[in-house]
Amino acid sequence: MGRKQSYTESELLDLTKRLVLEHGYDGFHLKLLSQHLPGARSTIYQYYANKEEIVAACMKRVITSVIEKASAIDESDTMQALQVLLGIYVEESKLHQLLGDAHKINTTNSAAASRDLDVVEQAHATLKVQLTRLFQRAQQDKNLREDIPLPVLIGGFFNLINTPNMINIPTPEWSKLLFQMWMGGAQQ
Amino acid sequence: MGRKQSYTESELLDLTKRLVLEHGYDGFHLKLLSQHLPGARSTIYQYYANKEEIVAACMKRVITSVIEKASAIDESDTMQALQVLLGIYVEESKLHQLLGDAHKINTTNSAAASRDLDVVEQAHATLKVQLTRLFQRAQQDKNLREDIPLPVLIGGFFNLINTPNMINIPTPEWSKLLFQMWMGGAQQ
DNA sequence: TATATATTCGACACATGTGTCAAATTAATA
DNA sequence: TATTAATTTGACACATGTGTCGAATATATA
Repeated sequence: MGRKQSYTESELLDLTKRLVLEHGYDGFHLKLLSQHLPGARSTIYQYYANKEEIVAACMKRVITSVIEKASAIDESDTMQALQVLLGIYVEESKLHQLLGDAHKINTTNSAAASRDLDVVEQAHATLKVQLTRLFQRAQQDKNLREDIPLPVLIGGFFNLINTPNMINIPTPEWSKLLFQMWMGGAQQ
Repeated sequence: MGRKQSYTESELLDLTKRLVLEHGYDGFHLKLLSQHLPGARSTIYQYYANKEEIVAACMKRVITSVIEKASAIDESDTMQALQVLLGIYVEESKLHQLLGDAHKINTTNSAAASRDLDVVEQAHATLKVQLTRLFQRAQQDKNLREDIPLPVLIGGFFNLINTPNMINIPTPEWSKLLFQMWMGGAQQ
């Protein structure tokens, strides 16, 4: 019994992601959120206590889905695994930008937000461990040039995800192109 | 005669740049700005009429300085010119992020902001022309691989500027490393 | 149809940011 | 030192966002 909810928590978090990416953490607020949802602003407080909790929950949700995909990768072929991993990152290319605002969230007034951000940090570390493991293997297998420091190669790899897809090809082929460029270089 | 100004327009714009990068365009406001300046918030209105004009003037100032450096490049050696250009972009690596907020500025209430943003757009186009010219030459000179579309190579080059300098080496050497990686690739 | 209850709604008190203006302050010069 | 003018200041009216709460609404079930 009782009344039907006019939107789900999932819809709320999806919308939050879009709006935080569009306006930045500081530019995001609950009135803005409510203007893109059916119903009154005060209804949002049925789902979360404040902006901090909403954004923290949103970040946790996004990074958790990436962790799930990344941990399912077959790592038996190192370079193949790196290419697949890049594909996952490119698919969620806004992840980095979104998480960049995590430090702005004031957690002093919300235990829930604090807990969610701990999960985010944990997940971030897990992804870093995987990336480091793959790169160390690639180096041991003599797959990487040695005249450029490993952190630079890793930074360059990771930064690929931000490359705007100007020629607008589907994500899988796009990530393959980026990987090729990163591996072989631009020079003929 | 009269009283001395307590800060210069330059100081105001430098601070604006820092704060817009830190908080995003939406998170930036005049009270925040005044809290990082000596004196009262209302003093700011002696310099500019509102937030829109301040940020537009700030963007114009930054991109103008980049244009000056970029137009002084000796383009006789194409690949050398590209490396120097990358150095300039890396030096002002926040430029891209800063200008990304340009479309958010509401120019309907300020002719001054509108004029400044026109200059920004013009400068942006000028930089793009130079980059395209250099890349077309590099391609004609058979300096670039042909199995990857030119826009992808350009996008990859331009995206290098966002690579975080984790090993914290001085900018000139850093940009050289990035250029090497972009040219030769990560693979041995 | 009547009842129980989950959900929504809108108004209220509060907090923060904006733009203006007359009065106060400061510094050069007569 | 007195005058003049550029600059600063703080208060005011207004605008926008926040979190809460009692009343109103909708829906499953008896």
